[in-house]
Amino acid sequence: MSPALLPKHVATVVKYQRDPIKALAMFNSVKNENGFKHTLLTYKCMIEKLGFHGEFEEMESLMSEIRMNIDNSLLEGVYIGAIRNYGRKGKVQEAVDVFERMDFYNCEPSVQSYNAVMNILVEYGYFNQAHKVYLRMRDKGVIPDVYTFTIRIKSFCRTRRPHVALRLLNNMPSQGCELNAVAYCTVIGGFYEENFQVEARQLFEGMLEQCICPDITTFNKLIHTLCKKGDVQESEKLLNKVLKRGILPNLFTFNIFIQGLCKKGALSEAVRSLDGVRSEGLTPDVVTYNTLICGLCKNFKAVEAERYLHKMVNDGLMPDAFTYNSIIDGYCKMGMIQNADQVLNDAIFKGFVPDEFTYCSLINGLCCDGDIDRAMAVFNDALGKGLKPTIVLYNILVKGLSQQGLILQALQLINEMLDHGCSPNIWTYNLVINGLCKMGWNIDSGYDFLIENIEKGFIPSLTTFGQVLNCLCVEHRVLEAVGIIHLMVRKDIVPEVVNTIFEADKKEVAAPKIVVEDLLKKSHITYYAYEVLYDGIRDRKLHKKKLPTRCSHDRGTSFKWQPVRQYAPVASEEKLLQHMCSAYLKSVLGYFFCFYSTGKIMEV
DNA sequence: CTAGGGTTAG
Repeated sequence: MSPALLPKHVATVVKYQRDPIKALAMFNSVKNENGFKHTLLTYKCMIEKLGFHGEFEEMESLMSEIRMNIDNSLLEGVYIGAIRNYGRKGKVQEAVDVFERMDFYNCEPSVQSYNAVMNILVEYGYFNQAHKVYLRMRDKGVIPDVYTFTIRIKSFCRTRRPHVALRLLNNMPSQGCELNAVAYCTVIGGFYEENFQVEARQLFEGMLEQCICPDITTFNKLIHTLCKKGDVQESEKLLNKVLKRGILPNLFTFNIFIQGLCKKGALSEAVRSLDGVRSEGLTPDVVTYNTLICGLCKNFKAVEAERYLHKMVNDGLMPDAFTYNSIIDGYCKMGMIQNADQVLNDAIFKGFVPDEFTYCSLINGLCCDGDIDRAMAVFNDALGKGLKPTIVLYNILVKGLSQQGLILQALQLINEMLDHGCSPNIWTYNLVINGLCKMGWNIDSGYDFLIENIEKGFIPSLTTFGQVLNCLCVEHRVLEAVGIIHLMVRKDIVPEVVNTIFEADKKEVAAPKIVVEDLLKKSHITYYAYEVLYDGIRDRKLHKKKLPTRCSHDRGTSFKWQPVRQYAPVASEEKLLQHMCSAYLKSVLGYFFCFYSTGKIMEV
């Protein structure tokens, strides 16, 4: 007599089988075993597995099956799992559909289901819809719990309203909901995000005074918001406070700190914390190395990054796509294409398959190098190897072509991308316009536009600054370009770190440099423009010289894009040009709603 | 099971 096959055995096998389709085959085959019947547990494991791996068709058909075999009122957990997995893959509509159908299938959603769907809506920025779900939940008499509150708090923080989030937090006790560290830290993070340091610190203190202390996971999330901005100092202050309460940092904590140190350019410190990890009894992992390597590369230290690549291999860690792509990108951004090639070839030899990121970096590097022919060749080669081109990759090429003055080829490529089902976006248009500026067709109106708006108190986006600066640098109009940098400093359009310099004279010298470096880091300006500007801001003759103004003519026409063409465009091109013109005007309107690295919201 | 943890691209 063979031992009976139990549901828990089937569930275990489903869980540990890596391949979801193989798991499903096994799941189906045991239906024929004598006396075996699937239970809620086995169905749930199988549905979860399929959903986790994005096998949604199979998941849906199994959900139909479970409805026929299991009491429908018991299926909420299954639906929540499906909602979450749809959410993980960005399929928001599908997640909502599952939720909407629940009570049709005799499964009354509880607060957990409402929370699950609200959370996905908030995560993907559908704040109004999330609020509607909340109102419906109240309407149905479902009582919100601490998760509901935290999700709503998050929604307020994401919409840059931390003070509203705080009010909601303070209302929780009166609604019978106890505060916890996650709710607190969500609000605190919201304050930091918007640079309300004082409020954030106060609330953190207040939380500890209530004897509510975050666990390491919650704490890590909080300092991550700080470190992403490069504010390691504040993170350290917070860390010291929780250390006293017996919280121990883990590898995540260190990795977050390394990211922050790189972000603020403290590279030697970042490198040193690698040893710090070990002295805490922890072992650096691939992410630790990748974070460091990526940080070095972003700071134009790809050679050193490559040394760490070898070090991680010596440590017995396997470099992954992330590692290689970071270094390749780093070399390309420095114009060291040969080194990038070398790293790529070594990687391929070790079995690495170049992906979209790799090609983006490489093609971008070649374009910046002026080697548009090889860039196109690599692109076509990648297409031949089955790479699915994306809007990003197209934009890189459009940029490359435009910058070479090959506007017609750029337009041709935009036509091709339309054929490939890729729609041009605002970047695409700006890139072509940028190319036109470079050819001297429209730089003056771009410049006027920028200066005029600043004088009126509107602050254009950093992208716009970058475009105009690039154009001016290419034309060697250094005086105007440097003038813009000084204007940015005067108008406080500067990265946060500038405000940590208290001595005025120090600030005056350092701020322009920081602005230029920040523009480069965020890729708003080219490396060439960076060099021109860097020299320019050190030139005493240019320093403080009054900015030339030339905004006397009618603004109504000053930034209209009117390309001069040597010959009549073919019909399809003309249509495209019209389309692009209207899009550009839309983008001009868009400037009024931009927000900036300084965290200010522009008011119209 | 539902809020909260780390690394790349225009």
